[in-house]
Amino acid sequence: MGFEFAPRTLSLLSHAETICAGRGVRLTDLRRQVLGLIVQSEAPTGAYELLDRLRATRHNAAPPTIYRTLDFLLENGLVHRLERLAAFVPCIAHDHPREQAHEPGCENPGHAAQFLICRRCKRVVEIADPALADALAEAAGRAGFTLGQTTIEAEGICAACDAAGK
Amino acid sequence: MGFEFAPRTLSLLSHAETICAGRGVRLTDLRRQVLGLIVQSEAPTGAYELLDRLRATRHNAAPPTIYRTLDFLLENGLVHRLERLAAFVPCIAHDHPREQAHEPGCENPGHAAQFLICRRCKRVVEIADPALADALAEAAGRAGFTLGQTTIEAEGICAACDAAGK
DNA sequence: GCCGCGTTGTTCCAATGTAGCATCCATGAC
DNA sequence: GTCATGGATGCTACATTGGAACAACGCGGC
Repeated sequence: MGFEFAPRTLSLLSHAETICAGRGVRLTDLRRQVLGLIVQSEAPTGAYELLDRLRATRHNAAPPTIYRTLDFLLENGLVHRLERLAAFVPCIAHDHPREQAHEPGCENPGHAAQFLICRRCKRVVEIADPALADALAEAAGRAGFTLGQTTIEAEGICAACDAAGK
Repeated sequence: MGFEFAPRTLSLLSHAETICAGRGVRLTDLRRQVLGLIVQSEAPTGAYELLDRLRATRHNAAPPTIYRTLDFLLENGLVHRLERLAAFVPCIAHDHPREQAHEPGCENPGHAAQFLICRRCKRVVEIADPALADALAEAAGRAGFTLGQTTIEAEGICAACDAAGK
């Protein structure tokens, strides 16, 4: 390896290392580097922007390079994809290292998360509100629906921008 | 006009006519026809599939034709876009013709809705659960976030498929 | 060594969405 | 009726996002 990362990035990367080791999958240089790029970003980042940044050090990266790597990171719950933006953010739920119970046959390895996307500064807040997840589960249940993966995203104005910008 | 539509389609279309009249916008032949195509579909429909179907009667339709029309239908709350599928479904909330309170400056003319997407039959159930919307509003409020448009979509297995397919 | 399989490289292509400008047409003023 | 206006549509080209298929590499165990 040998890439220059900030402390917070290194912390999340070492956590990712632990996750991957526990799952028996390999966090290769490429995957670590892409995860680093995502963690370093202030705002959600598109696949092709990640590809451009990746090419600074990996000259021959192509679209499949970045998409396969993103698939890996998504499958292992290390990043999230924001559907409204077609962009990616790191999963920060590991900051609270309470592990997920992992029943077999569950095709959703990541935790359920919700996102607040500021339309002004473009930053994203990841929340993990059990009441919200429960409300969706209950509504689905009333409709006789067996729940798989869920997408909860809201666009709006974050507290900082609300205070700053009039 | 003069297109052949089923009764349910005609009902939603006439309702759309009312909505547009109330808002002072024009439900043209093109817009009515595209809305009809969406309402007739059993499952969410992509923009390019709608374009193909539209070309059966409107030979010179091009991508901007369908996207501009979809923008109109979205802005006026007549259809929804499913982010996970990049596909469109009719808005059926008008079946309960309780009108939305419409404060000025609100950039979200449509109602907040939630969607359950069956991965087996590809059909979609639109729900409008106030408890769910409230839970999201409350979680956003706790984060100091001013809420705009929201996206709540879940993938899973619908009741019919769960009963039928073992 | 060398085999096997996961990972990566490489090319091409599919699907989705938009910019910009020309043209048409319904509507209202006169 | 005529004309001006602004919204709606036609049309070309392009941008963005994502994936299929196959070759080549490389680390593991044997």
